[in-house]
Amino acid sequence: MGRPPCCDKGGVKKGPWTPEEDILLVSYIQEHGPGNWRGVPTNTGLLRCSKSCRLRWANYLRPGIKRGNFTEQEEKMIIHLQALLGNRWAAIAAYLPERTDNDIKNYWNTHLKKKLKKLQTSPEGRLGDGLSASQSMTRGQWERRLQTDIDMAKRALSEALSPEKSTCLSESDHSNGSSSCTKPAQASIYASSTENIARLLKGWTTNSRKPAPTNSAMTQSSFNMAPGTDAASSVANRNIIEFSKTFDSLFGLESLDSSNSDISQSLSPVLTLFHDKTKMETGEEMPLSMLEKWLLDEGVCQGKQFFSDITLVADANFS
DNA sequence: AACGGCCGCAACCGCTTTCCC
DNA sequence: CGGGAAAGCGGTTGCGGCCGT
Repeated sequence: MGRPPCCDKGGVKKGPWTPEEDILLVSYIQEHGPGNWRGVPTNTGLLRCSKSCRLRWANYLRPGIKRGNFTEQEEKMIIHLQALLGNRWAAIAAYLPERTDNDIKNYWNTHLKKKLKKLQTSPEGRLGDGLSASQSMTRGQWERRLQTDIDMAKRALSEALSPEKSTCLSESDHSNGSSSCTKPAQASIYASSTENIARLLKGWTTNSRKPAPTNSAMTQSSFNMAPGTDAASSVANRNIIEFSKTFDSLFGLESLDSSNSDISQSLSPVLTLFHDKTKMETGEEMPLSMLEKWLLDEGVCQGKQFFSDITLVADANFS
């Protein structure tokens, strides 16, 4: 069974994209916005299947994509998120808005896997992060620390999400679609990237009619533009930062933050979690709701399920 | 300089999920 | 509600560039 591949039709070009094809695709999306991929080949005259067009856009042409070397912080985030989520590259990419899932997947397969293996085998190895550090303690110690951290994280999250302190993060805002929360300017939706081939078209980012629907929707810097606009959001952001510190401590990310005075630089995965909460307000999916679920859900609030999950993945990764 | 092996990345393939009629 | 089509996603492949011999 199964339907035939969309690219089975004759006359469909495969292989690397040419700059001309890129321009055609970008021009079309500039005018119509991403989506309706089925119509892209016919409307542009591109001899590519719709899938190929979507991938080319998502992985290469989409504005806001950061290319080139991964930073140490990004590396650590990927390692932690991979331990948490497994090979759910799209979910991981949601926490690194400037990176594509394909990029992260490639980087994991080509660099991080080897790096981790190397660190495991070397005597002084073991990453200086929470998971490996926790491996050096007994399981009982690790369990107690985790339980404490989970409690702290839950408290901080509750505060961060409490409606009287933060209307921005309130779930109740989803329905009306018009949050009172200050959102980043539309123009900042696309992170700038001089290397992006989308620059083939000048002024593209400002003329763009529709925001990209995927994980480029918000950047860390654009998220950070919001605080200070009113007292409530300011309190909320403090709570978020406090929670993120607890969360980062939980997953051993403190080393990433302590050395950096710039808050925007110290955004942790959990802050991106709040990006995603904001995303929900705009009707977009919230990846990793599981994190909130285990923090908020009484059924798992003892942390047992999560503990079992994380120890499993930690065992898998470090044994 | 030529060759072969290795590496990294872009793109493809096929399965799953979501959407729409 | 069910089925078909589109979109999303993760695994895999193929090709080009780099490096060592």
